[in-house]
Amino acid sequence: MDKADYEALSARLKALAHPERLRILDVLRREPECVCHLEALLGKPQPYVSQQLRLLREAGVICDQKQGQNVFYRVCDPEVLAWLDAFMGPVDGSTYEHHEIVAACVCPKCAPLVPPLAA
Amino acid sequence: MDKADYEALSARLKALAHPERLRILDVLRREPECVCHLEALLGKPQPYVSQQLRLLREAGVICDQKQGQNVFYRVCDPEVLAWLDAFMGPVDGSTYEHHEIVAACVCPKCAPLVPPLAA
DNA sequence: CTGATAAATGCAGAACTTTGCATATATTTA
DNA sequence: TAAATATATGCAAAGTTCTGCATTTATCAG
Repeated sequence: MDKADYEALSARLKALAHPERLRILDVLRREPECVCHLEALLGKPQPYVSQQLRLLREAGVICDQKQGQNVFYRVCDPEVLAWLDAFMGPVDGSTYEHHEIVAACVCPKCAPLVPPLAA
Repeated sequence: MDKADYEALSARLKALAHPERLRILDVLRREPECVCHLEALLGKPQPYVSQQLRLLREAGVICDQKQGQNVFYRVCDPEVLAWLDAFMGPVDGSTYEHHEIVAACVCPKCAPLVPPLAA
């Protein structure tokens, strides 16, 4: 490791070292989510959420993919995925708050979860 | 993980997310060192080094142990030790710069390395 | 084309970190 | 006790990050 390596590493760690960003990553490491879900999850205004996402995107930690009206984000750095497991434990396939969060959402991902209107 | 967990995690990551502190930890994860060695290693003034050490100490990442005139620091959080391996790879027992650094040092650790004066 | 919705961007003030420097403390040696 | 050495602390200026808010862009549905 030379000076540049320590700097690159510290830059990536700085991107992670923030409570709301860790919370975002804890969701994104399970499955991709659109901004509207993260907004609901954090209970913060949309520009705030987009800003944290931008920072993570510019640090190369997450990637975005547009899908219709929505933008889906995922953790795209496999090394960071491994770090997140080390920080927070491996993902448990069990009780995931996702379904609560998105009950009211109509983005392509949620639509199938919402029961048909008057069935 | 609740809000407080994300905050505690981010506080510890903030302590690590700094190039000189990572460099210090990369040395300390191998073996304990006194401040004078770290000063020689970084080539930074002593108060600067002590300040980074204080920050790491207050974050609970390293511990100090006084030994005569010197203070030896080591990584005392086993979880952080594992993180450091994940960030920088496991320690290789091979060429370690320790011996170069301390050639001119007379602290208890180094004294045995220095050849007797006019043998 | 218009209006609605999803997301991104820009900016400014507050808060926090970083770093350099002067000084303090504590231990040892003479 | 005095001088020397190792380390810690306090403080202030410069730099960076954080957050809230106003605005912009892009896409989709009518």
